[in-house]
Amino acid sequence: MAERITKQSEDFSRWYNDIVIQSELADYSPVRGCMVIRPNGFAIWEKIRDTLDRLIKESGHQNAYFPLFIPESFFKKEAEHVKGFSPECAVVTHGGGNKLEESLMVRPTSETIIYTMYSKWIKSYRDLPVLINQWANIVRWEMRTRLFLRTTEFLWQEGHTAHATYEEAEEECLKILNLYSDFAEKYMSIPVLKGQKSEKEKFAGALKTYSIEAMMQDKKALQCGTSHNLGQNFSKAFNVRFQTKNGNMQYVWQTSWGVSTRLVGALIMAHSDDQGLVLPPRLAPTQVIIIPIWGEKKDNSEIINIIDKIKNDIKKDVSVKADTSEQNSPGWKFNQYELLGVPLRIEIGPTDIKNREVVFVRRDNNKKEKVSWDKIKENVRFILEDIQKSILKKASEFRDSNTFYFDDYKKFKEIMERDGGFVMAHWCGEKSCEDKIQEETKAVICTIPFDSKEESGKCILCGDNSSKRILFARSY
RNA sequence: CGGGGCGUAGCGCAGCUUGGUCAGCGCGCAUGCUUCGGGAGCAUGAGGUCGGCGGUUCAAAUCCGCCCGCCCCGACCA
Repeated sequence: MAERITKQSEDFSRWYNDIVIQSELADYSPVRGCMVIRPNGFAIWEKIRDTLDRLIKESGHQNAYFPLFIPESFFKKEAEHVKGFSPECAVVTHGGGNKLEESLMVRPTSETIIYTMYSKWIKSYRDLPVLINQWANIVRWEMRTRLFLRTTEFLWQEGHTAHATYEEAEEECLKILNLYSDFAEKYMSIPVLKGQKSEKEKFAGALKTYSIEAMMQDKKALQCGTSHNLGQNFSKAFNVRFQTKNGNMQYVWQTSWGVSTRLVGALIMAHSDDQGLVLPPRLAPTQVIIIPIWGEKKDNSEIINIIDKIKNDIKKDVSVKADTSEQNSPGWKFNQYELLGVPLRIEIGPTDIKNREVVFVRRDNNKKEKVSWDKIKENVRFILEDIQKSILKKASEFRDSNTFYFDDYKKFKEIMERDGGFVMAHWCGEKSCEDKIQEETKAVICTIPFDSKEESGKCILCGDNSSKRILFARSY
């Protein structure tokens, strides 16, 4: 617990791992590639999950639950899908001591099992739209894993909808993308770029994949959520049909979309520093920590009474805890709660009691401020909101100052090798250029951003015509 | 699956070259007292089949062989 965190500037990866381990968000498990999410980490995930769950329900969706196991044959029904996912599936071949007639895949995503059910449930245009979400664990046998960012098993939310028309499906898809992006900015304080994936990067089996992309403090991109317009690819493969008003049989138009425990990793890499976690107040399990400084008196009851009063006064508005344990020094506690990312610390000691005030210390900028007892409540609320906004602002400024508009491939290569960052450049749309750029710079097309202006330009590699700039970056 | 590194107390490590007071250190943990405005001090104490199996030897953490596991870099991959 008292170990030092590797400096972010020294080694970003190690810094990240140190934060996760030392703040007890997660631990390596005995199973390769799988992690244990510890109470501190799970509490953050619960805040993310509960908030998103509310937003998803408010936008008209219902939760349901489908099985963990999926018959192997289901996967083979959609050609692109099976090609994309087979290599990373865990397969159950035995059960109850016997070899199974048909192997079961542990779900790497649930399109195939859910749409098998949809084909049973959907008969008429009156059954549409179907708007279902599930919270689940899934397994992808990744070669290389990293805590929260890519683990063999992870937790996520996957929405699966079916609609009568292409337009409705497209609208749903974008609605969810906006929901994700609002969540990222308003709750996670992370600015994101919305856009569409290139053919190469899109989801296996989708017509189009949209995503939100964020910049981490090492200037690499992290995909924070995806929303797929599946078209009729799956409905044709799984025979999900409905009868229209005028009696025709038609395949439904579908979408699927998800975010995962990776968001916890995003939160860490976007805001945290060499002292530990920096959490946006809206997602911090504990928003305020009160720390007493005992002083010379033997009797601590006065100070404890005052702390209780403060706690009771603000606990309706914020989640507050006091650390009145006597075994650790104030200094130790300061460091401990900074490590855990508690946004606001309130210190109270003998001097403060004399003056009828307390000391506020912000986690995001370490600024100290004296606050009189009668002003605590309003100031807490104000400061937490201010922290929420300031870290978004800080992350936005960081991203903007590391986003470059290049027309010269040499500069592109240079920046990737030297500092990294987001490069907005023209691209002809050809996969061959995309591949070559990736090979030479390790940068991929993260997204073709919606808000990229129409402008005529030349592909940064081959010089062919292009109508807008797109986002290249090294990516997780 | 290729290249490199590592397995000794809960964690981090020293010891191995040259076999024999080498079962050790730091942190953490437990108990007690004194402390407390930025990671407290002292005292006492608990804790290890030295990754596993086999071999060499009077004697193996140390030398040899095989096996197992983990980490990093690549290949792979949302």
